[in-house]
Amino acid sequence: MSKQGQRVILSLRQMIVNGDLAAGERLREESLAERLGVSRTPIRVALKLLAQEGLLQTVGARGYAVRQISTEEIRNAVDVRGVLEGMAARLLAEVGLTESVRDTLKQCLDQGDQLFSRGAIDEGDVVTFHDLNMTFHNTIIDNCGNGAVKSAIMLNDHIPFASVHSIAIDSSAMDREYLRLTFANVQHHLVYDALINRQGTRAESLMREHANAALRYAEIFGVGNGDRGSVKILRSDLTAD
Amino acid sequence: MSKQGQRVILSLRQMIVNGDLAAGERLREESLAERLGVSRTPIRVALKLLAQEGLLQTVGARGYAVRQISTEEIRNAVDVRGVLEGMAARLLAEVGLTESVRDTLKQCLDQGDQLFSRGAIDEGDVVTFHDLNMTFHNTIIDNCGNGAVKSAIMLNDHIPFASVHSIAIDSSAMDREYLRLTFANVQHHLVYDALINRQGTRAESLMREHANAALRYAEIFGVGNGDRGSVKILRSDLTAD
DNA sequence: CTTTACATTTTTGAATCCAATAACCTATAT
DNA sequence: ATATAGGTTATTGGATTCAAAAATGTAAAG
Repeated sequence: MSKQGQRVILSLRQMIVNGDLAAGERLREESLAERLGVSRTPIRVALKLLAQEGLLQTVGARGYAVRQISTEEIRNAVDVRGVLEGMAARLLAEVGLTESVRDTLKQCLDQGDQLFSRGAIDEGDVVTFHDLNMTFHNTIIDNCGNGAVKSAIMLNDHIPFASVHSIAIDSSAMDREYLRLTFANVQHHLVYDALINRQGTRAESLMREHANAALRYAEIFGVGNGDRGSVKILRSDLTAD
Repeated sequence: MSKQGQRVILSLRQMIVNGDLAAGERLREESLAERLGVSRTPIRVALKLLAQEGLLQTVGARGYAVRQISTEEIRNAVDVRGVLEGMAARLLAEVGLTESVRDTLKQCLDQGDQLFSRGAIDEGDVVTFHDLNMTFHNTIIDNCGNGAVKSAIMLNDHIPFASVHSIAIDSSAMDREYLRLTFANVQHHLVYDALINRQGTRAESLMREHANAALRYAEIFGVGNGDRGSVKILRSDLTAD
């Protein structure tokens, strides 16, 4: 896969993710080729790969549109991620933490604690916690010793909003966001405790539940109901290499 | 995707699965195009898709070889499948069985019982049980109400031998095969019992353990150590549409 | 008004050619 | 013997063209 080929895939992914290509929108090789300033050939390759990746759906006998994903599909994918991340935590508890893994996780916890230590948060804090959250999750997944789990999580993460990479920030409900995120931070503590104590089943259950922190907890804590202007979706997935 | 395009992908998959294209073998567009009697274009598409599917690995800066898969990778994938199939069983127990799902599962059980009722089995019986096993598993997965689970299982199944679709038959150890398969059939009964009694956690645990029936149980029961001529690998996956 | 048939347009798929790049080989210098 | 440089070959990637197939539009019939 050449540089240009990869750039085309990345660009199309980005356009899908940031809404330049809207859900349900019909994609035509020729217009995309014009838009990206290349011939149809790399577009055709990219469309097939993105379709296989799950970002596109076929239209009629041939051709693609940006895949429309229902709320139910997102929830289903979040559940699958919970189960897989739970498995990763269990495996890590079983094999035990190296010094360096332990340090990384501990650092996430400490920085999370510090973030919440003043009793309130702003948008920047949400983003910071989001990064810590990603590091915490990825450290567990990357060190659990089972590459098939990581693959399965990555493939499942192609459902937008199901992954740990997405956050929504509702600036009109920061007090409730504070509550939600401090709870999630405590969950991290509990997972860590289970890990260092080699409690695989406990780690699995905790981590499985923790997958609900983004969507379900947002609902439960009444986050994300602010007007359009106060809700920001940040996406850092799918556009990475 | 045209008929020819799909045929090319299927053919290449088949050749990978049945060993015509050996693990580690370098694949060249031109020679494959000649071999399949098409131009390079559909081969190029197919290679990229099969690579994304996990069947091929990249070689150097470009080009592909048939992916070499270690025993550990297979084991890891079996574990992931166990966790995902366990999840499917739990979900099905939670939503409950329709009449028709119940009938299908019961039928598998009855036919399994009948198969083992004479106290010994032959190769044909192994194949028959294999089909029943597949139907049992697929019925649970297809009716668990979470499409993301099914997707994750299908994607994980691209690791050869990790899926429920593969069986090995060691004709030199049919008494031990009998033992292994009757045990697996009892496991089916227990899963069914958990399902109809809405016992989600039980169903999940049973189904998770059951994923080990093919590989680990074969080891434990000393199956598959016969000489080359007495071990047949049957594959019904990856060549289906 | 609906359905069917036919013609036209649009879009994708395949083939072919050319370009780019990586891999390999050989010769030379250290 | 090893490393480097240069040349050649092999292979993939992109562009273009032509073909095939699907989608769309229009007219006619019921």
